[in-house]
Amino acid sequence: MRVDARRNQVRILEAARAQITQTGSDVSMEQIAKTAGVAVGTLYRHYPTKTDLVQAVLTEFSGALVNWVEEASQTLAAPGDAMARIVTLLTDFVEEAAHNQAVKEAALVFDAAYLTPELEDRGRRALQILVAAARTDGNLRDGVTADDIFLLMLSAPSTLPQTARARWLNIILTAIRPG
Amino acid sequence: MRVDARRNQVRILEAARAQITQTGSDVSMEQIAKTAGVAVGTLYRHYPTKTDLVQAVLTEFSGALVNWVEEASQTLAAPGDAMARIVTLLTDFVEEAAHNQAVKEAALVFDAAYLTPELEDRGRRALQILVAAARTDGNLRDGVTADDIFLLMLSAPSTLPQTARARWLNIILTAIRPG
DNA sequence: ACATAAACTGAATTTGGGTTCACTATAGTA
DNA sequence: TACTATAGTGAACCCAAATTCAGTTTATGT
Repeated sequence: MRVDARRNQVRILEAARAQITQTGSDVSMEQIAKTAGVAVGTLYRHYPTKTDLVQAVLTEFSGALVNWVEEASQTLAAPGDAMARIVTLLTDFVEEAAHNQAVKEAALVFDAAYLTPELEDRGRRALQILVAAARTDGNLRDGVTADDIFLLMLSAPSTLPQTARARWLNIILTAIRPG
Repeated sequence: MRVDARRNQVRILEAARAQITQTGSDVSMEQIAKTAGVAVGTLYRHYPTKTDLVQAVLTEFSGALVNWVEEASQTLAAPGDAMARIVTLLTDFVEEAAHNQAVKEAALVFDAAYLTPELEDRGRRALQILVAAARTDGNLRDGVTADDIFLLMLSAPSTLPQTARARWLNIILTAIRPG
C-alpha cells in the first residue's frame, strides 16, 4: 500500500470520528472529506460505503476502550489495587460515554455492531482478571461477576448531565462494593 | 374540530409510534401515511413537519410512562407496599426501554426533549411519594433519593439482551435495598 | 529519468424522502 | 337540501446527500 494511501486512510478515520462526535452520524461524506483534506472520491476508495466508514469509527472507538481495560488489568501492581482500578474504569467510562454520545448514537442509527465478538472477548478476559483480584482482596461484593461490571460499562448513561452521572456512579458503586 | 380530523390525528400518531418502533425514526412520512390509511398531505395538516410528528410520539410515550408512575403512587394501599411498587416500576421500565429502543433512539436523532419539563415534574413528585413511603417502611437504603430512582429509570439500558437486563435489574436493586 | 500501477479529484449522476399545493371530498350548519 | 369552511388527496417539486467515474496526479520499482 502506498504511503499516501495509508496516511489518508488514517486522516479520514480521524476526521470521521471528529465530525461524528461534533455533528452526529448525519454528517455528510463531503464534510468528512473536507475535514480530512481529501476529495470525496478518496473516502470511497478506502470505505466503499458510508456504513463501512461509520463501522470503522465504531470499531476504533470500542477498541480503544477495550485497550483501556486491558492496560488496567495488565499493570496491576500493588495488591489491593484492583478495586480502585475498576472504580476508575467505571468513572472514566461514564465520562467517555457522555463525551462521545454521538458515537454511541451512530451505533444505533446504523445498527452496527458496537463491539466485535473479538473485542468483547478481550474485554471480558481483562475484566475477569481485575474482578478475581478484587475478590481476593475482599473489596468486591459477593456475587458480583466480571459480566456484571462489563454490562455496567456498556450501559453507562450518555445523555445525563454531569450531576446525574456522578449520582449514577455512586449508586453503581454501592451495588458492587462489599455489603 | 371535525370528527374525521380528530380521528385521523389519533390514527397518524398511532401509526407513527408503531412504525418508529418497528423500523426506526428513519421511516418515511409516506410509510407512516400508508399505515395510518391517509395521504401524506394529511400528515402535514396535523404536524407541519416530521420533527413535530416525532416530537408528538415522544411526548405521548413519555407521558404514558409518567402516568404509570403516578398510578403506582396514587394506589398505594397496604403499608409496606411502596418498595414493591418501585421494584415493579423499575422492572417494567427496563422491559419497556428494550421494547421501545427505537423510540429512545428517535429522541437522540431528532435531539428532541424526551420529557417535557411538566412531565418531568409530575414524574418526580409521584416518585417522591413512593420513596418517602418506602423509607418509612424501612425498605429503602439510606441515602437513596427519589432523584436516584428517577435517573435509574431514565438510564435503563435499552440495547442489552434479556439476560443482561435481568442482571442489570439485580445490580440496581442491590444498590437501593437496605444494606 | 521512465513507466505504470495505484491514488486522488470533483463535477455529474442518482436516489430517496420531505414538503407543497391545486384540486376534490365531506362534515357540520342553516 | 344547499352552502361552505374544513379536511383530505397524491402527483409533482425540491433538495440534500450518497455514490460514481473519466480524467489527472503521484509514489515507487527499475
